[in-house]
Formats: sequence, structure tokens, C-alpha cells
Amino acid sequence: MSPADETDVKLRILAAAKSLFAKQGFDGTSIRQICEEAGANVALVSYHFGGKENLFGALLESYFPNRLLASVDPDMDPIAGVKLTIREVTAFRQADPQLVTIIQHEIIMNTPRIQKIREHVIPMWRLLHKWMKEGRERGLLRFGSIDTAFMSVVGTLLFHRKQEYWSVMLEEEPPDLETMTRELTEYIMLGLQYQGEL
Amino acid sequence: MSPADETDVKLRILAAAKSLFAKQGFDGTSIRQICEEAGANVALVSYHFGGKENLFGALLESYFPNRLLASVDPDMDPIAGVKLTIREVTAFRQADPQLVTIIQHEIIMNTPRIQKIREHVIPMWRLLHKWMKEGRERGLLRFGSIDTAFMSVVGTLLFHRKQEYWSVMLEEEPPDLETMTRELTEYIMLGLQYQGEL
DNA sequence: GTCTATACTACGATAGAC
DNA sequence: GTCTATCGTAGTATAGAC
Repeated sequence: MSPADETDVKLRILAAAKSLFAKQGFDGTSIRQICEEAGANVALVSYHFGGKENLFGALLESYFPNRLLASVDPDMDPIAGVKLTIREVTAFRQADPQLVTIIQHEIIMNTPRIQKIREHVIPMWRLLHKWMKEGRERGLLRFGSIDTAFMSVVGTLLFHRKQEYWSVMLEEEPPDLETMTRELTEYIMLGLQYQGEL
Repeated sequence: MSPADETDVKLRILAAAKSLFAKQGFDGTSIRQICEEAGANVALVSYHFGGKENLFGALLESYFPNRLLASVDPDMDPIAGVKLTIREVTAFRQADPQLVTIIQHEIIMNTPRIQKIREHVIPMWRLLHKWMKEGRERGLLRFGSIDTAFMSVVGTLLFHRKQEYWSVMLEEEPPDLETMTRELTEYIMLGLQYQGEL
């Protein structure tokens, strides 16, 4: 068995886990099911990852993009910062809706996994929070409670149409990334009473 | 055993189920746990409701408020309709955050229960959808894709701070219902480029 | 209407053969 | 590195005593 094979099995398990966790949740998905989907033996999750809980951590490490924080300047113009966040989250949401669904599920259920998720995601939200406050201080944005405004923006960004539930409500084809980003930026910046040019 | 006692046990089971489903989800909650919390015997869920799945249906019937649709005129002014929806959903969210969490969970997980949820909730969303389109046709609202705008509004309304996950981000005390409604109405109506007076 | 006892199924994890 | 077989636990549901 070459190293390539080992990697291959691990990757297949990770991919199967992501797909199934998104469809059925962590609790609703069994190791047996994951391994069947991955074409691997039931014992291999324990062997390669050390159990189901650790598999979840490995899944985050594998699939979560740390691009945004690596290169961004926290002291940049706050309006540019808010817009950048909208663009990055929208791109992420479109690139990997399954991972977004998994994260939403863990947050809503308040599972023990939220700590692992926080480590990846909270730094980005802290930046957005800071930029929104700076924008208000400089008179560029206007809103009442920072917390209500912040949660409104996050809700706009994270809630998406990929859920089967909404299929009976929607009538148009999903827009491309650029269109989606532009329309969300408009909605959010106007909602925050941005006074400048979009 | 009087009828009052029967009702009492059923109500205690329903209340325990709501609380636990919100905290741990449907799959993550066992009948044993529900009955322990309710001070009832494990067999009574089967006896009174016919199983865990039917208990969920009974929970919706008991707790979901059908107030909005009963009295509303679908042909009312679309702007008033959108504002009414914002007010009612915000009030519901604040009055019964547990039920909102349960509904969000089922939607995100795409469980077999979404059909039961749809029966209660979709009519309201259809009205909001219709009012938003009418508002645009009459030149009162402006947005690109109706679906993107609709999902943005729904995301703003449904996403809320009651999740433990966000506690590390928030700094203010939760506002009262009136303040929350006013700020959400501002954010949403401005995001939809409403041209009139708020 | 309520309870105990139990049947049946599925889960996660791992020891041990290969 | 992979597989089979199995252990211990926990789930839903129900039959039958009271």
C-alpha cells in the first residue's frame, strides 16, 4: 500500500463525511454510512482519524479556507473591509455550500463542535464587527444597535437558498457569483445606510 | 384519572419535547429524556401521541401561532404587508425562540419533518414574496433578483442572537421588541430601496 | 391511564486475523 | 493498512400486568 493509497482513502472518507453531514447532520450520520459512501471499511475512521469527533475536526482543517485572514489588513478602510467580507463570504458560500450548511447546523444546535468552528470563523466576524463600528464612528454608516445590525448582516450573508426547503418558493435560476455579490452588497450597504457610492 | 390529568401529562410532554428539541435537536433527543424531563413514563409518548414522529407534529399544532394568516388581507398595500411580516416574525421569534430554533434546525437538516413545517409556515412566506413583487411593480421597492432579495429578507428575519455561538461577539443587552422591530424594519426597507417614509 | 419488562435494532469503537 | 467479528451501550416501540 503506497502513501498515495492511504491519502486517497482518507480523502474519500472526508468527502463522504462532508456530503452526509450536510445532508443529515453529525448525529444523523453514522460511521457505517460514511464508510459505505466512501467505499471504505467501517474500522478505518477509527484508524485514520481516531473516531467520529476527530473526523469532524479533520474535515474543518481540510476544507475551511483561511484565505481571508491571511492577507487582510485589519486597519484598512472600514467600508472596503465590510465589502470585502461580503464578497469573501458569498464566494465561500457558493464554492462550498455543504460546509456552510454543516457550520450552520452546529451553531443552531449548539453542539460541542462549535468551539472548533469558532477557531476558524470568529476572527473574520470580529473584523467585520470592528469595521462596522469604525464605519459608524466615521459617519459613513448609520444604524441603532451594533449587535442587531451585525446579526442582520450575518443573517443576510449566511442564509442561502441551497436548502431543499425553499425550493417551492423560488422561481429564478441561481445568479452567478458576481451578480449575487453585487446584489447582496447593495442590500447590506443600503440597510446600513451607507452614504457613499457603491 | 380525570380528563384534566390526561391533558396535563400530554402538555408536560409537549413542553419538555420543545425545550429538548431546541437544545439538542430531534435526533439528539431521546424519548427517555423527554419523559424524564416531563416526569412521565417512557411508554406514554407512544400511548398519547403514537411515537416520536407524531409527537413532533403535535408540537407544531400546539405551539405554532396561526394568527397572521387568519386575519390578514392578501390584497392589502404591499408595503404595509412587508412591514406587517417583519413585525409578526420578530414578535414570534422573541416570544418563542425555541420553536424558531427547532424549525431552523429541521430546515437546515432537510429532515422528513419539513413537510409538516411547510404547511404551517409557507403560506406566510408566499404572502411576503407576493408583496415584495407587487412593491417592485408599483415602483415602491427596488432590487435585482426577487429570489436573492427574498432570501436576504428571510435571512435577516430568521437569524437571531439566541444561539450560544454568538455570545462571544455581542456586547449589548438584547433590545426590547419595539426597538428590535424598528431597527429591523429600517434595515430591510432601506435594503429593498423603499422610497417612501418609514 | 400508567408502569415494568423486554424485543429488536443501530450505534461507536476496537481486538485480533491477515 | 485493511478487514471481520464482537462488545457495550442506547435508541424506539410495545406487550402485558396493574
